[in-house]
Amino acid sequence: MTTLHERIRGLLSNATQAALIAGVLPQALTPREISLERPRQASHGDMATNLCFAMAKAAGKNPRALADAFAPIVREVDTLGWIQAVEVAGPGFLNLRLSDAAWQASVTDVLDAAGEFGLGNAGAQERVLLEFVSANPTGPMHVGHGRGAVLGDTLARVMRAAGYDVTTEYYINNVGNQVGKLGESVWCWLREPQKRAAALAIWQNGDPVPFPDGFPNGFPEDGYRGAYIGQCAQDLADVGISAPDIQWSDDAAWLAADPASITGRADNRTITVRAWQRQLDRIRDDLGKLDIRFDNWFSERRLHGLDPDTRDAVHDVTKRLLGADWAYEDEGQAPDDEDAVVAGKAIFFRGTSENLPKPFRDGKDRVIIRGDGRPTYFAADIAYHDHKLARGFDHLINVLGADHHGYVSRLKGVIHALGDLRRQEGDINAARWTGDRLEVLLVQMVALLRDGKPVPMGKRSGEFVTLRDVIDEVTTSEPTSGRDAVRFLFLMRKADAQLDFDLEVARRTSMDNPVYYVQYGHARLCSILDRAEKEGRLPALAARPSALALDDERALALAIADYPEVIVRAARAREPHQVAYYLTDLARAFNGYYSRNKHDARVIGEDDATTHARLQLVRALKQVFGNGLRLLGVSAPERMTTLPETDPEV
RNA sequence: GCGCCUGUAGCUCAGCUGGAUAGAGCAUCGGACUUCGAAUCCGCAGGUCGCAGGUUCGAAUCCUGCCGGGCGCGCCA
Repeated sequence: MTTLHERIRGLLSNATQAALIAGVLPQALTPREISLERPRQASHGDMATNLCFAMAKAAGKNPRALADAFAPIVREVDTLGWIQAVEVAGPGFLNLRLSDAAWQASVTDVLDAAGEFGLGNAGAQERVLLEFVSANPTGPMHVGHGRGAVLGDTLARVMRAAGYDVTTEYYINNVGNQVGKLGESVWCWLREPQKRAAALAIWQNGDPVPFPDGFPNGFPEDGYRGAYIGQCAQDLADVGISAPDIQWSDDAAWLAADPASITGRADNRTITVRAWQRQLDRIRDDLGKLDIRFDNWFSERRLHGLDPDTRDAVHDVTKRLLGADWAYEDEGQAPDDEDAVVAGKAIFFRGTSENLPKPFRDGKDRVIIRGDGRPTYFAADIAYHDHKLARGFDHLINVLGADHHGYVSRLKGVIHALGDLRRQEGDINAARWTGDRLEVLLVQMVALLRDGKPVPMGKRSGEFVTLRDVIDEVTTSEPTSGRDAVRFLFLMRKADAQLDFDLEVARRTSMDNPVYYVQYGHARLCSILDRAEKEGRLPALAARPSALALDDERALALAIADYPEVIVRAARAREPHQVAYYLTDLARAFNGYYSRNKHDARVIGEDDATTHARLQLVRALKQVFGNGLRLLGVSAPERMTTLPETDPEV
């Protein structure tokens, strides 16, 4: 695939070589090094480059003088006649006006490449591990998880399109206190079938069950109280699992249980495993509704040696850190809880070490192994990220909720320390363990609104709005509409800005709902093509659109040529929202073109040459919308069904 | 207190990583359907880019200091 931008960059690169020989420039530039912009103002041409600014210092001339000398050379090397005019403007810009043949070629570029239009290799197949969601399997996904999920999944798609070798991964947090609490909560409900039945009946009506009266005896104060826990217990009971043990033992989450065994006597451990597995299944379902699938599901249990054929990497790496003096044993500060017995000395990671580069330094040394010997979440994360790099990835990206940002420098520090550790151990690959291999994208919160008013989301009350609820609520007559709206609207903000998600707007079928607007554009293009086909007016797929002449058409042809550039930019910046914005802009441009010309210059008209050229443009636009929407995981309908208008006055 | 994010039109936000006269959508107002989708389009109006310095040909963008908003700083995850 060759793109318009590549051709122009190539041309300018040739010109810099010619200029070098002519003594005008001190050096030549490769196409990659040439920045090419699309000026907003039409008077500034179709494309502009500021390369004379960049070269001015080395040339010892001012940019304007350089541009004056360079412009004629550009004209000279343009033997194929792509450029109609080269103009020196402002303090040294080079404004290019493209010839008709040049901008028209972008239409054929799209039709030639079809579904592959926009794919490139800017990422040079760099191996990237992209970890996202990784929500604890202790409950349903909420809206915030959904945003991270959509961002991560779309980023993977965009980066792949830009030529990165991306592997997506979900880290299953299936070890530790939270999972233990889940197991214990489910275990309690399993033990009291009558109370469970009663509670489920109340929950069915949407009412909360009072705590502790409506709950089983001995239900932990800090247990999970949502209705889904009771339902989870019921589901386990339905497949014949009971809770025979009289006592709950807190070690249930820490000890091995074979997740594969389906039958047999259920003890605390297998109940815990079953419980998180079931929650994980629901998470998988929710993600499926958004068309999100992972390459890997990485179990934390394997890092502790709890899964079959795994060893305890957590304690292993801890030992090595101790040996290299990156960790130390200490009393540290006792837990706040006065009843707690400090069993022994805890092990701390030297996150504050002077040997760490400042950006990777923590404010405090953190515990990795508790006084009682149990590892913290942080310890597992150390082993996990060591494992990630050991698998050979060049680059790691983690998508995290913004409330985890305190974690970032700590984790980078760990990777740096692991690099140092490996150097000490004589590992020839040690150089790959550096803090800057890890990149963390922080996703800000989602505020749910309904018609402009905030939807209350009290996590404490146990009645927070789940992702599933939101998808269901914004689903209209089209089965994919919920997914489409959620995905697109989550991408309408960059990750580090808070996002307002209005349930009412998401259902709306007008311009203030961007997903509808873009899909409408696509459907409209389809209907034009349908019409043309019925009338037998469709040109050959390879037909040259040489009869395109309107300014609107030039603008549209140039706009579709931007698509591959947008993908590269979005991938490099890790900002999928740029693609969403591009598509809404393109939809606006097309709808404007259509409406402005519906009387005087309709697509399907008298003249065959013009009709054919416009149909080629329509085809190309449809292709770009299709490719772009697929990249975002949003459907591109051929027609839009009408949503019955709900009458507010009734 | 320390650290991260953020501050752009009345509202919600873009702004191509330093480029030319800062742009969209809502909302207000005024226009446009006999045709391939009016679920659309066109126009008017709206700005000290939080404030003050600095860096340079050039700053909404980079550096410093204030001010306002959000979030983190656990032997939780």
